[in-house]
Amino acid sequence: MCAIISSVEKRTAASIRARVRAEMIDEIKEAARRQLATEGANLSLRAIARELGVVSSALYRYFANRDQLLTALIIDAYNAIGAAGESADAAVTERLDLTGRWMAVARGWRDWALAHPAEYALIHGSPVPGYAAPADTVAPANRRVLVVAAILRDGVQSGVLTRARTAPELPPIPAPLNAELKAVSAGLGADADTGLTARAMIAVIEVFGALNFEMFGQLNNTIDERGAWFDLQARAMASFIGLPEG
Amino acid sequence: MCAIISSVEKRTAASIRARVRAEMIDEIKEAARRQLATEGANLSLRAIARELGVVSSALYRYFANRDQLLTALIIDAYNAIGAAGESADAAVTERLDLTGRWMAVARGWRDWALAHPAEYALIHGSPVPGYAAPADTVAPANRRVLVVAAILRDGVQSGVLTRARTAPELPPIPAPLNAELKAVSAGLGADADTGLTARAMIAVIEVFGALNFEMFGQLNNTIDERGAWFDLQARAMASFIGLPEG
DNA sequence: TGTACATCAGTGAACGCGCGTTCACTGATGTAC
DNA sequence: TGTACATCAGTGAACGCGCGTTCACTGATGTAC
Repeated sequence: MCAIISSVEKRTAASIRARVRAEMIDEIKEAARRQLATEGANLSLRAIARELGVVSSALYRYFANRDQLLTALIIDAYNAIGAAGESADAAVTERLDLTGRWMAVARGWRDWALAHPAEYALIHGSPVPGYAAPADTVAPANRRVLVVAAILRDGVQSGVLTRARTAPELPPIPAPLNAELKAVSAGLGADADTGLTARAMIAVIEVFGALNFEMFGQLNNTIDERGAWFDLQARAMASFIGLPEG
Repeated sequence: MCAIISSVEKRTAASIRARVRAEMIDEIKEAARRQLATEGANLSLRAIARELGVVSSALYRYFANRDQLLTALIIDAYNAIGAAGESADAAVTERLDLTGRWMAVARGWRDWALAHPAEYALIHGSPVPGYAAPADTVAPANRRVLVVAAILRDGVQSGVLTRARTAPELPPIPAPLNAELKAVSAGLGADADTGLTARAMIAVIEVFGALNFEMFGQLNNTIDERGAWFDLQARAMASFIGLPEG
């Protein structure tokens, strides 16, 4: 905190070293991501080292072990798909066009998934055996959902999304579940009643279910019009949530 | 067809051999399933053989290679979850209680998934790298969806599920997608218009999305009331489809 | 019923390969005075 | 500016282990006559 930098030379030397180090970390992760695509989540450190033209033990300068590299990839993937949703949302100029924003987010997620299938599988597919996700993955994972919470909040606070408008009634919600939904809404800052929260969560789950079906091959020989099918689903979910049309 | 059996002795001898063989195949698959749970889809034939107290090359009497064993497990899993849905449906005596049947099917799937998490992951998780599912998996995979198609058919043909009743309007469906949905409905014998077909598919996708979230750990630290949450989702989807209340 | 032959399950050795991780080390680069 | 020391990246050998698949084989069981 104090004595951050004592001279320009020191700062330059130190930061060069840091930059080179960061670049090496990126190269390792990129090689690992390339491997994910062909080999799945069973990363081989030796193969990564080989690809980088380096001896396998050299990687231990950058990651304590295989699991730590895997964790880094998972965090990156959550952040990347989260950022894809966020920037798609941000590109919608009419901020009160809630359906438009929701559609943008959903398509942003899908575009990212199509562009990065292996990383998508890493975070939405089967858990890696013997790997327990550490706590650092929680915040990045939440980014996917925070964008949706922001849409709800903007809708509620502007009055565009009124209780009356949120037409489709849900079945009665038992008290303990209701309390949990309330906590979710509060935690995300959605400012939504539990019915709206539940409907939005269902919509998000449907959209990721749709992506799983598409990415994991369950649509093969059934639906080829994948973009149209995805749009139809996302749009149906917008009205299921109760978002007003744009 | 002709000369099936020429004497009682022959039949007994041959069928004993066949039965012993079938039992061995079952034991191999069971050991493999146990391994799935701890190691994921990266089956080790040597470990399976070890567990059975047999030399690893002995397994090649029963499966041509590792992929063929994996295929057998996948087919079994599809059949098992399909059967779980079918028998849950069959247990509902009031056949025109469409919502009751839908809920039974959804819960039947979930119960099976909770009891067989590794097999669930095998069919709904990330594709196994380097493994291409052969055509024999298609029919078993369809069993999951055929039950739902039967519910729709029973509803439409009995008049319980009328077009007017299927309230929630979907966004307009582009023609090419509409044609594909028609083909899906026809292929499954659902006897449903494309709107109903699309809503039912969306509901199924939501339910499997919900199962993926639950099975793959995305509900951790968020929702503990998992049974209630699943029921709420499935019930919401029943009314999304337009099924009349029981 | 008895004999000759065919089928089949399982063995054990081998081929050729992979892996994560540790450890003592070299040599370059950066830091402090 | 120059020297002594510390930091750090990367090496190369080793440990101890794993794997799928092939192949020639033994021996038991079943079949045909």
